[in-house]
Amino acid sequence: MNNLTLKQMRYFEALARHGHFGRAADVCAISQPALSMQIKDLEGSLGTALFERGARSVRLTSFGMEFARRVRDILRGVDELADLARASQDRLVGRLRMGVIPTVAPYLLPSLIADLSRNYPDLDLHLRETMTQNLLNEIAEGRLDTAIVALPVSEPSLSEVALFSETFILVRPASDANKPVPNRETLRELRLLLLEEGHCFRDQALSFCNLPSTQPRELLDGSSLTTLVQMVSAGIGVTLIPQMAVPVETRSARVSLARFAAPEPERTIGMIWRKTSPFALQLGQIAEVVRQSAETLRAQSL
Amino acid sequence: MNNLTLKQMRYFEALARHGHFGRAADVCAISQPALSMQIKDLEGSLGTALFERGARSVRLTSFGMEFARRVRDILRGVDELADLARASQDRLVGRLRMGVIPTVAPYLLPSLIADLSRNYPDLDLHLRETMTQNLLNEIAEGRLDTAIVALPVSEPSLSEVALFSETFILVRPASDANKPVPNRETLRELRLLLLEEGHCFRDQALSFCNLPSTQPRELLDGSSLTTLVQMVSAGIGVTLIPQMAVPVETRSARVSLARFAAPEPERTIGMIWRKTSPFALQLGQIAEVVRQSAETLRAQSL
DNA sequence: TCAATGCGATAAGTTTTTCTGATGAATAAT
DNA sequence: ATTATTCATCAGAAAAACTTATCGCATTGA
Repeated sequence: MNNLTLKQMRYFEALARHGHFGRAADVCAISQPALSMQIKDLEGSLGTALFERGARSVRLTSFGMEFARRVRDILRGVDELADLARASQDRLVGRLRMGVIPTVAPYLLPSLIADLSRNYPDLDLHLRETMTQNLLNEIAEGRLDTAIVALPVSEPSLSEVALFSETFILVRPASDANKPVPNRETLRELRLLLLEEGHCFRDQALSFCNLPSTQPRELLDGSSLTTLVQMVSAGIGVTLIPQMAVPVETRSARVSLARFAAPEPERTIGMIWRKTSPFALQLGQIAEVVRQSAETLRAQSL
Repeated sequence: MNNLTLKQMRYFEALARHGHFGRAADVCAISQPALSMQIKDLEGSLGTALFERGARSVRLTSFGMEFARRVRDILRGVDELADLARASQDRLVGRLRMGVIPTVAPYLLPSLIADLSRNYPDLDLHLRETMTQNLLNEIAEGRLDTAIVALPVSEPSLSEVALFSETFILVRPASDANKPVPNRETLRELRLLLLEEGHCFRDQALSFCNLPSTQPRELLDGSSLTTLVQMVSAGIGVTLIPQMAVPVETRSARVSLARFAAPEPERTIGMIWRKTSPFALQLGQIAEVVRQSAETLRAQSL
């Protein structure tokens, strides 16, 4: 009766995710009939249907949904077992899947990758750049081991350590160079260009000006800091960028930079991971490497 | 790389539990070489030893310990999957493993079993009578689905519902019938007979007298309420028994009964189960049956 | 000291499970 | 009507897992 197998669960999970036997079979690197049979066996030994086979669609039954939720938990636990074994080998080797938010990645990664491969030559580093919410989901699902995001995250299931803090720098058209630096109130009168919805840096900037992040804005949103700075240099408005982005983003743009009067706006960048991660110890070491990498970067840019 | 199987985990768990290949193989209903091979494969694919094979002993390595902890979680999750499938069949059928504390079981079970089989004819009811602490462990390990114990239990991972409350009745030798009923202070002067260590009813009685449960007592302990009542009828001392036990225990014993003055001592009996149990819904219904069963029992004994 | 015993590993052969490739049946798109 | 797409089925092949028999090693008891 109770011969569920992990193989069946993996196949099931793939099918649930893709809703397509052929596609799922490819992902599992088996033939489509093999997957069909395993799913059938699985449903047979459960005594219930997991999928509703429409003519051109495969959808989970309501029971299948709950089943999928639990299966994912189990598979995550199993994958962590394998990781745990590797981690117990005292040295971190093998795959490390790290996510980084877009307003950090372009500036930190070049030197970070170099530093990590120097310190962990056997590390197979997988990187992914996306916004905080996606990173959190992927960490929870066990599809990432760790991520570099703006703190605080305040997820009780995650460990977080601070890496460094950086101030926000005001970017204005070159012609504004001699105008007085606005404060958080007068900044609101200017045409402030921001990243599009979902970027934490957008919310931080808005919160510095005491503006609600939900309020509809008629202002132009950019999809990257590079775009924003280009827009500023074209005289369209002003923007904020994090300190770390300054060297890269203002290298070729004709803009003027200014720091705010104290208290300057700033954000703290940190690293997070699942508390239950078997890498917990090693991730602490990794964090130290990241911290030094960022430190070196900052020293160079001064 | 990642072809751990549930079979290997089940075998591993059995071996970890028994520390003996032959014994574990028996439990798994396979031959000893089959188990040896699977364990070897498992260790091979993890790249680490799980067991330390001594000359006449098989012990977990420290890594094996952590591994075992996680494997048990996973296996519990998998077993719950199968349960979930059954539970989704809207009606509760199949095995239900229920534990009951010894100071409730003998009085409640006869009618409860009858009522349950009437309401759930397809239910395969497994019962186990032991003390609260054991019940809690076995529930946590997934070896029991539910238990009937004295509340509160206050385990955040468990759901608890109250079933009924019952007062404690004073049992004295027949010759004491006309003496005044003692209160919680004067009760301490008497020779109070109690159940042995570990019974929650013992602690409740002691707490009623404001006595610490750890304090060494020179009094005689009994292993069942029946024994205690027999001792009372022999004139050795006095004791307390829960209301529900009165009809059965005093049927053939020459003792006198008395209720305490208000506030009477009492306990609340309830049912508990893992919040994550796939039966959660059905267990609620079961609890209702138990409640009615106890209600009927009480009505009859008046 | 020397067999006897208990226990886990190994080996060879068999059974069971799982997979592939070919094909069928049903439905939707052209 | 025809073709394309997609999941199910079938037969044979490949892989995995199991069983029985046996080995080697260490401890035990005479």
